[in-house]
Amino acid sequence: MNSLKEERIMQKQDVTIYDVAREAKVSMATVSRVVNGNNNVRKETRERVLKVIKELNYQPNAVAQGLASKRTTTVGLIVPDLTNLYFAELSKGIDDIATLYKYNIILSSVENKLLKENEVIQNLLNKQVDGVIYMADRLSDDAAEAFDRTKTPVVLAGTIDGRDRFASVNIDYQKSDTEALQLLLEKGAKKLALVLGDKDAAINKENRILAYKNFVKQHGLTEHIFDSVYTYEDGYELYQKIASYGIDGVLVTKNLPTAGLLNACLDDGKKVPDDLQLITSSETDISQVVRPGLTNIKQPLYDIGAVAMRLLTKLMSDEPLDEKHIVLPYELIEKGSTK
Amino acid sequence: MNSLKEERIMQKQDVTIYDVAREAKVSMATVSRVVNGNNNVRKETRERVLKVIKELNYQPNAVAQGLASKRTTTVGLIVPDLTNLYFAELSKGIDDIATLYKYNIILSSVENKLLKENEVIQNLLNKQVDGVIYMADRLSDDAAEAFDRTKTPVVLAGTIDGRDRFASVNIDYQKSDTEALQLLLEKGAKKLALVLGDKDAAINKENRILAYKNFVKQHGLTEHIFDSVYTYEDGYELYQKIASYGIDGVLVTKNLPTAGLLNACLDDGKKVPDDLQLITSSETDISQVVRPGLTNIKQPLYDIGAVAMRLLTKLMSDEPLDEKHIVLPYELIEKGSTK
DNA sequence: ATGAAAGCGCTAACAA
DNA sequence: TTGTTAGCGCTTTCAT
Repeated sequence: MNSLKEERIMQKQDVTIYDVAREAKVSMATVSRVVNGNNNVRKETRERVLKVIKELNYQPNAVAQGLASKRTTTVGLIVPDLTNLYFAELSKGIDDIATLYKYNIILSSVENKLLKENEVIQNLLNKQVDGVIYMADRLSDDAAEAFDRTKTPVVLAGTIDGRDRFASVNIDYQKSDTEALQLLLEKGAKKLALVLGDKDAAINKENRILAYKNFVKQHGLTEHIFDSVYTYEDGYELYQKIASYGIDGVLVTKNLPTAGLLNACLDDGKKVPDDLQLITSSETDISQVVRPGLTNIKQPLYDIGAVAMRLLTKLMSDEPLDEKHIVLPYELIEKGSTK
Repeated sequence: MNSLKEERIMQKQDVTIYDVAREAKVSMATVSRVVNGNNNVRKETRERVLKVIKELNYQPNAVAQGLASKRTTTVGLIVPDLTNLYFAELSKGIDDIATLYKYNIILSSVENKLLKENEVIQNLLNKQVDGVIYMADRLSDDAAEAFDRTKTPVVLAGTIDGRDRFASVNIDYQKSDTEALQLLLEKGAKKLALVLGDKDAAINKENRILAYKNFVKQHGLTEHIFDSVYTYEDGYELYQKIASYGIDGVLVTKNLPTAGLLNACLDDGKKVPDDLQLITSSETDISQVVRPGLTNIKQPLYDIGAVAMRLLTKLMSDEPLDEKHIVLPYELIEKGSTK
């Protein structure tokens, strides 16, 4: 006896396009035209239909529209972790532009999740998203193939793909990292380390690590790369190692571990930047609130997201792309964590 | 000549339930039963269908399912700002439980937006979401009425509704704030201030401000309430006022302004907690990385989100609710910003 | 246990 | 400019 349920479901949609058509004495097609802003409607007809729509408070059923038109005006967002401000900032840019172009966003987190990334993506595809913004570390071949098979446009935001499969928006990580390392050197650091999360993430493997290796080789320095450093605690604990190696200049790819390193150093009675200089690869609230502030590679995170979404709207309407890979400018912001 | 587009659209769905039915030599109805785990299918039939599904790599079209069944297995998330870690943490809890119950999340930010909240909600309703989690400050009457009319279940997470219209998950803000103020007093603070964002947000108006006013009255203190303090800079600038009033104990509802206040105080050559004691109303990365760390009301943000989503799943399947308003426990965590 | 058939609410040829 | 009519891919009675 689930009459309550029945009733709730039944009433979900009271007034349909058919009701409007009847009241306005036109066909469903005409109502549809009015709703979709099609110009092939006489002015008076349009106004009459509009009037009825308002009177009946008609709201189109987006699911039915989606089924009939094969366009759902939704895009999937694949993000590792929303509580990471890096992704939150990107998402904000994405969201704003999506809203501007009347797209809805279906959120899909892929980290420590019950579902594997492939399942998440398949689910998104089943929901018939018109496109996908991908922000995770590395796109599996399976996933790439699924996007391809379903002809679903994809744009990578703040992340790269090993191959040249999808459009992307990024900064030039090699250049920015080299510049950061250069700054450390100029500021007197003698032993430079690179601290990152997943060493196999495309962005690290093919940019940051390369840039670092080239740099140290070029300057006759020793390599110190520490990976799998994700959290504040990871950074805090890493300090011991850093200190024992006598490292005095570090480029850290994530904000939270940088803060951990910083605080561990201070707790050790040492000084930043006197004893240890730190640069972090993005600017978020974290890099701003700690003391001293973190010298950072200021990435235009919001813009990366916004541009990526704009790119996706073009792909979704089959507009030609000026460039497939967009590289946005960054700034090196000097704060108290470097001399 | 949009043959490219045509092709992309045409191929979006290659294999349908009809193809499976034909290949498995059963009716669409049977395939549907198998897909939906309906038990009224003979074991051999089920296996045959499953085999064909796998062979053809059939993926159900969720949009068509949604139209036919009137259930989209999507829920709307209404959140002020994802770059605020408070909401990001809540969202994470929501997302995990949503995933567990096979729901997708449509994200809707409502702040500094092109769309008004009502439009956002209407849009969500048009997309036929099965339910909504609301995290913004205050639900308009229009919005409440729209939810009601469409019989869309709503759960408030980390926020309250002036009236008793919707289910909710929160902590006891009056109790927690009183306890925080009490702590400040015990630690020797003489002049207590309350710093918050939107003074008209239900949660402030009906809980925090009340608790504060009662507390100061009870202790014969003077009221110092500062509102519209949202950002780090807002907090930083507020310090001058705080200092000029000789205030030495502050409860701040947001993390970022608390950090601003803290740093402004330090920059002023004063000491925290010696000259100024601070407590913030939630624990996020921000409260952890600053030095001294922020004494805070540790809210179980992840759990609030998770429980809210669980509650919503019950509402969506018309299960009875044990309690409409769930109050989760908090902890008062003492760190360096209080003595 | 299975199938036939009628929708779900809308869009988009195609005709007129 | 407008209407007719097939679908879109699936669920869900209702029979059998």
